[in-house]
Amino acid sequence: MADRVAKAALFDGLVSAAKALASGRRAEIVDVLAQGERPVEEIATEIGQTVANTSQHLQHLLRAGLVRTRRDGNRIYYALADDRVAELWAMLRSVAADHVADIERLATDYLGDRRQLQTVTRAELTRRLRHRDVVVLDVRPAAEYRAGHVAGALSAPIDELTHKIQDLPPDADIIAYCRGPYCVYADQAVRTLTRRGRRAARLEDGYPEWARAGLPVNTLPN
Amino acid sequence: MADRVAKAALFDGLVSAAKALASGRRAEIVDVLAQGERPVEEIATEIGQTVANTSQHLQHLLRAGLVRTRRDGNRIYYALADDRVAELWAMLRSVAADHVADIERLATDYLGDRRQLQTVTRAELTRRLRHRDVVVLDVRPAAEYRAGHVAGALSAPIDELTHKIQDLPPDADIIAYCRGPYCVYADQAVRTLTRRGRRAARLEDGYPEWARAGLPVNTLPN
DNA sequence: CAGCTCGTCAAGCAAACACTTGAATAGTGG
DNA sequence: CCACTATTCAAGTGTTTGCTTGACGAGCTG
Repeated sequence: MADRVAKAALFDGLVSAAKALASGRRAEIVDVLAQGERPVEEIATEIGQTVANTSQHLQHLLRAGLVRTRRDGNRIYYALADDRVAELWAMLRSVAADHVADIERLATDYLGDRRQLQTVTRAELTRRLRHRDVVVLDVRPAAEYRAGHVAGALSAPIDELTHKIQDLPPDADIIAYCRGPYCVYADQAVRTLTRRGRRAARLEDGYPEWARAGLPVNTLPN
Repeated sequence: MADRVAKAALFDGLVSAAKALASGRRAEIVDVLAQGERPVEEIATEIGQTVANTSQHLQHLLRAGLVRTRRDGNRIYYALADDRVAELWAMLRSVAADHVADIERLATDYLGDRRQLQTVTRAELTRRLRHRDVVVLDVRPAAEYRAGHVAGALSAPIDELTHKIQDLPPDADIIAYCRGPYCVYADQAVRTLTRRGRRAARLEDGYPEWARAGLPVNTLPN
């Protein structure tokens, strides 16, 4: 049983990714970084924490190898170490959705009642993009759109959405998407659009899933 | 920013599977349960903890929905809730192997130097089973063999292995497997067998991965 | 039903964790 | 080189976690 110690150490090591993701705040960070790299301060405001605290969470993710850093001037950009981290996060979410009874309640508390909102799968969106009979809106912040978006989507950050509505062809079907299945922006966009008499639906997951599925994407410089 | 609270709660919920797996001990439990259901006391001895402590870990996994229970007489059998839990555990391991620098060292500390040991992939083993030019040994405890094993494998629990060696055709290639990529038994078996002049290799992962890949398996009653 | 086995529960303790605050450091720009 | 910005570090605090011990409860067996 001298092995016990070594076995325990090995298994403690094998779960270090789980330890790193075993905090809602760090999961929020991963969810944001799945959209593209970000400097610390922006991540901090995104997750509603102090910069110092966010920095510590980032260090934790870094030690677990889930993120990497790049320095530019005096800001430090954090990014996911690779796609498998985003995949792990997606898997975690879906296991929780299947097995944890009150995820649904928590989701409704945060997102509101989603049952009225039309959703569209990736396959469906692909098909409709091919037929060009749909307008796709990326309602994430502009920086995330620039870092990568569904090929053919227009940028309409959620807080500029109302100004952009009039530019859209009045009879078009609109599909909005954002960061992932639990991101509020697309829900808000669909509600706003339907309130204004548009036909709108949301993509059932977000940009990272689209990109990871190998579907067509575009990026812009800067 | 009233949303902050609801968002935090949602994300805390979404990571509950990660929280449940964020303990080496609970990961050991999941690794054992991936072989089939087990009563509490056996799990406790398997992971080298007291029954009370093990019971608490199991409750934790239960609350996260990762395991389910079944009562038989006065023992309670725990099992993984479904295959996706085993998949999540496999993904966690492989992310750690990729990103955590000292997994390799920890593995060597526990398993010894593996570099001498021949390994075989699932595809390779499938091929060789088809050609019937190989003997496959399941070196896990007999109960796990009964709960499910690679079709065509013989049961040779590691501590009975030495007695069983003589029954094996002297010139056969032998392939041993056990619980997964970080399980000691197959390594030990290969070392023992080669020390006795047999040609032996280990399957690079274990039974659960074989079964999840949809490859042929057998079970025995009891 | 007495005594046994198996599992859970409750209380207690030390270690780890999440967050705060305030100070330190690296790099930029006048 | 001084002031400024972005990030990290260090110390402090309250909370959570992992483990232990001992008591309790459920269900079998004689």
